[in-house]
Amino acid sequence: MITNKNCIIRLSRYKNSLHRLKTLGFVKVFSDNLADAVGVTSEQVRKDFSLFGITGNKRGGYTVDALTEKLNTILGKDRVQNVIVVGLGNIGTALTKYRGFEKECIKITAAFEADAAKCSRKTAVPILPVEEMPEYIRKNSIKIGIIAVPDVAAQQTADIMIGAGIRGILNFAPISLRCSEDVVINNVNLELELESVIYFVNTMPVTESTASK
Amino acid sequence: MITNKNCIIRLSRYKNSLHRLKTLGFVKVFSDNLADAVGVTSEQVRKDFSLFGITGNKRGGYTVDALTEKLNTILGKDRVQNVIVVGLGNIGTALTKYRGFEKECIKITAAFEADAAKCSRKTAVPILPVEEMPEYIRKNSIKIGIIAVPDVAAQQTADIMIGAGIRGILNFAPISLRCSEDVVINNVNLELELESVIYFVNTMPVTESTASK
DNA sequence: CTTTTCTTGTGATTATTTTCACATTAACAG
DNA sequence: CTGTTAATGTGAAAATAATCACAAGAAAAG
Repeated sequence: MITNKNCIIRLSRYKNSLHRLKTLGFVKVFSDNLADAVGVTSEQVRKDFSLFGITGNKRGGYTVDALTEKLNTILGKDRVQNVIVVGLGNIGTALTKYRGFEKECIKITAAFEADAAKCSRKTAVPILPVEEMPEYIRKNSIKIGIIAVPDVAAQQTADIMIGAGIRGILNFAPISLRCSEDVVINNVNLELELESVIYFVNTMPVTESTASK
Repeated sequence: MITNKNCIIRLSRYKNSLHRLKTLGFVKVFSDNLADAVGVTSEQVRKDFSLFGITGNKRGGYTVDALTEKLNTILGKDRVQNVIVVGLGNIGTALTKYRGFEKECIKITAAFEADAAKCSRKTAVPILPVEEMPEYIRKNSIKIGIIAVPDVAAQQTADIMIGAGIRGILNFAPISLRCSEDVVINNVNLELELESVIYFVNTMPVTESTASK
């Protein structure tokens, strides 16, 4: 089984690049094209494909449509993936309104919030009281959830989600969640991402091309 | 020079955990404590520290305050880091309002937007016309920028930023930016993060503990 | 003061990921 | 039909990262 997260992320990038190449009129692509678009080497592209049994034609490369379909199948984009969001602070709200998920077959079907004043069943994505979450997850067989609650509430939220049947979590709270091995947790920590940029900027030598003029 | 991004991210996590441990009353910590808090092994913690010349006491562990200070220095948190945001869609707006950066010594000093109707100098973080960005970057010696513009505008935005003196970019646009080696780019792609969760959830075997009851 | 205990720090080892190198083969040219 | 070219696909090698194993030394106990 493939356990390399980077590899999966690269597959997603290939798929996105393919979409762009198609709009540019490409019918066939070479591993070189995808490598350039994603910023890796062409060997890496082919190795990744080989891991998933994706093959092309010697000298002919890959057919854009066929490749797109294969990647979509691998990434589960051949059917809509229903996802819930918990916590409607700045980030939770932005995610709920975000249009970028639609075209990726990701549908946010409901948001949950502890503050009753923010709840409403009339918004495009219904905002429900957090107490209703377990029932909602069970009734709708939701498997994926996004945690955007304050850090003190994150572990408890995760426990409730997992107890109700959630199998994968995208966690925006800046703590590491504890759970059993069979639940996938992917942490997105915006402070950390920025801190890492800051570190490298402060550390990197100033070269000729970046020296202020 | 350390080039391992994961290692830097772990340092940030140690620092965050330390903060929590301190509020719990810890004065000294062992590598075990930090390892538990962050979800890595204690050897990893010590290896990471050793890379940065951080030492503790045999049998005595590390002093919380001294360790915090060392980590803060390494991560550039001993002074405020000024950052700008470009693009005020859902994500850019959320970031501009987000309170989580303050306590990390990260200050968003201005936001830039192409739509003049959204601009205002009276908001907590001024929202300025994007044309003013290069001058602002130069005048204020801004080194770090966040890109939250639509993907078609992202490369151009990056070029302008870098031309004006930006050295590190946190990029939320779902494309890979091209730039010279001496600019740090960190991509955050929410669709990709979710897709990776979806992949692993769809792929992982259902074990006893996750089987629906 | 001596022994025991506990934790650090790191060289050696193992595992993982990426890159290299090239055999293979489809397409095309002559 | 034959030779040349340009791509794939993949074992082997190299690079990178994580884990193991243990010597060393400080603290505590006796």
